[in-house]
Amino acid sequence: INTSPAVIKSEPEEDNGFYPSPQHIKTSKREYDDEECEYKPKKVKTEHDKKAKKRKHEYEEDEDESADINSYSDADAIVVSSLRGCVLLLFVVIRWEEERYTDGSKWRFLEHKGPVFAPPYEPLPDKVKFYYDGKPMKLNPPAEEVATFFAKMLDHEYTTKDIFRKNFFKDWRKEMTSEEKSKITDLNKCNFSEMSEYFKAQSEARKQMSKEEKLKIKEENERILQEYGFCIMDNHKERIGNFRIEPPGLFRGRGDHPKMGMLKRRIRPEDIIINCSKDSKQPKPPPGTKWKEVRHDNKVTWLVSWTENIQGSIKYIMLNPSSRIKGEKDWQKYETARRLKKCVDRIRNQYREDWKSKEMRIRQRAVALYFIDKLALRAGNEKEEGETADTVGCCSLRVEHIKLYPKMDDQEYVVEFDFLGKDSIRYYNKIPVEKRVFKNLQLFLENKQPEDDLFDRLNTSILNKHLQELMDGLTAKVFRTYNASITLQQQLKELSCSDDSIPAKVLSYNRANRAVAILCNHQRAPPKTFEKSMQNLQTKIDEKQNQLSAARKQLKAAKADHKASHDDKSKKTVEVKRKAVQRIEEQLMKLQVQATDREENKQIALGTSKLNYLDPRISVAWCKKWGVPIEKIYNKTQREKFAWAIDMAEKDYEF
DNA sequence: TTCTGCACTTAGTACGCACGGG
DNA sequence: CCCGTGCGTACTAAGTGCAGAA
Repeated sequence: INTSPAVIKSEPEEDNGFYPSPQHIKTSKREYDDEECEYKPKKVKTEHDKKAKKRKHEYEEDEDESADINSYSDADAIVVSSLRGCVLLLFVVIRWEEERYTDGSKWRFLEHKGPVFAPPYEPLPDKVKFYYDGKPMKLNPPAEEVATFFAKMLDHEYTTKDIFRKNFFKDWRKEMTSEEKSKITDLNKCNFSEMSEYFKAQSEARKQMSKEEKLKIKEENERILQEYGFCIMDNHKERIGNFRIEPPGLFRGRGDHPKMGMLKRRIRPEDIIINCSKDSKQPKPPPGTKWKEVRHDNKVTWLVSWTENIQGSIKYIMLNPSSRIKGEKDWQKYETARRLKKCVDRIRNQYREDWKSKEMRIRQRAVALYFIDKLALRAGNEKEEGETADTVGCCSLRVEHIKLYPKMDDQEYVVEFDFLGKDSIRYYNKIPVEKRVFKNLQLFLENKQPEDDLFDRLNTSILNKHLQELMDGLTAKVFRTYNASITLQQQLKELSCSDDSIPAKVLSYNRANRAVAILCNHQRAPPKTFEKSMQNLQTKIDEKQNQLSAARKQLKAAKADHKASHDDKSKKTVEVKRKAVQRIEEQLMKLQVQATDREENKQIALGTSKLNYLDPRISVAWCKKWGVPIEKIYNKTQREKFAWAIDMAEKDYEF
């Protein structure tokens, strides 16, 4: 039901003026600068184009002569063990893929060993008892297993929550025999504490294991990794992301989830769909079992899938981020964001114009897009009520999520946002908006209840359809990628200083990274030990400071001594003391930098933006430009994921 | 057109282990 | 060498977006 009128009858605004926000003035200026610095990527492109052309040519010849699909594979049968070393090949392959797989297929050959299943349930020893209403009771294994899931979570807050308990109890009862069912009717009369103690003792014992035992387990894990953790996809041996099937347990949703506590059932081979190529060696199901299905669908990238019982959604086993297929997609994502950079001014002018439209749907679309652009909000798909926690994104914002303040302190037209976003993370922000946006928001709010949609004539599908018309491949999430990456680049430019030491440069990088994380609202729970470790660090700093003043005193004394005696020995002492002071100063500075960095990071998670939003070529170029080793910015896993960028980007790369 | 299913990206958290300082 | 702790990694939930069915 649309609460808003479709057409806006009278223009309530007196001004037709154009008020670009400071942010946008800055952006357009920056864009202009950026356009001029494009020569390097172009050069890179030409290089690739040449090879690609050559490759294409060769391929066409193959096709013409024999149409033998194997001829390509033979010519390029190079198993890439290190992606990094073979980037030129990678490019060729990528260019080739683009031209080759116009039909949307993702691979030609795929072979793997299937998933690793969760270990079977081991019943509790008889001495570990469950009590109902004070009396010991032996449960049959299925009911006992589900009981252990609850027992293992006893220390967690959510086992006290009503919904969790209700959902758990309902699902638990399904596993009971009719006898157990009739006896166990009240969760409050259940005593799991002996079971809980048993598991605590078990995990304690695991910690206390000898070195040899631990090594043995490690080796076994490594063996499983080697056997099941890799697959062959089109001549590459690739690492699989998640080759273990999720074990059964109690569902833990995030936030206020209506399904928390439900039983996540055990996945059996009969639930599993295998995807691989026809000509590959198919994975074998465990003895005495069958797969649900084996299919050969090369239009998708997953190797294994099953349907999960909580939401009824499909889960997949896919490749690691270091794989060709993921890296290529990632690269593509940033290229789309870079194309947005080229036309973002036009799009911004467009939505500003649309704020004045006669049609309500267009105004709503334009204001929503403004939020997505300016505040990096997510699109906000509709969700099924009662199936998930009540969270929203831009298009699904409700009246209750914003407050309008015509005046606040010394600012005008302030909008206050307060809502739960993805993962039930709170988004809270107060921002001044342009008058026209403000007036539009007032209009959208007219005659609505708090629980009504703010944008009642808009959804993500309408918005994305519009975006698609503005630029090929443009969707709402591209704005997040674009704004994140451009912010990093601009912040790095602003913060970096050639005189800085490497740690200071890394701090600048982290600060730039942090600006993005704040923009994208990437939060984390403050580490449990945060206060304490902060105190420890402060103590260290204090100690260092004392050390420094002591060292300075000694230096002064040595200088005085030297002035008096003018001998070689005293001169040496002065030098030694000077060096000592210098060393301590450096150490102190390092500590202080560390403290600042950590304090500023208390509730901000940098990882998500680094991994998903920041064009890695910006970081690589920055490292090259300022002589910072890439290892200071990316750990090993990240370097593997971004191998394509590490080899591609030169120091003057511009996003 | 709207709805639903599917595939894939993005997200925070728990946990274990390597590493650095005392 | 031991201990605490902070980082890396595994895990899996929760988003986005598109295509095809209804």
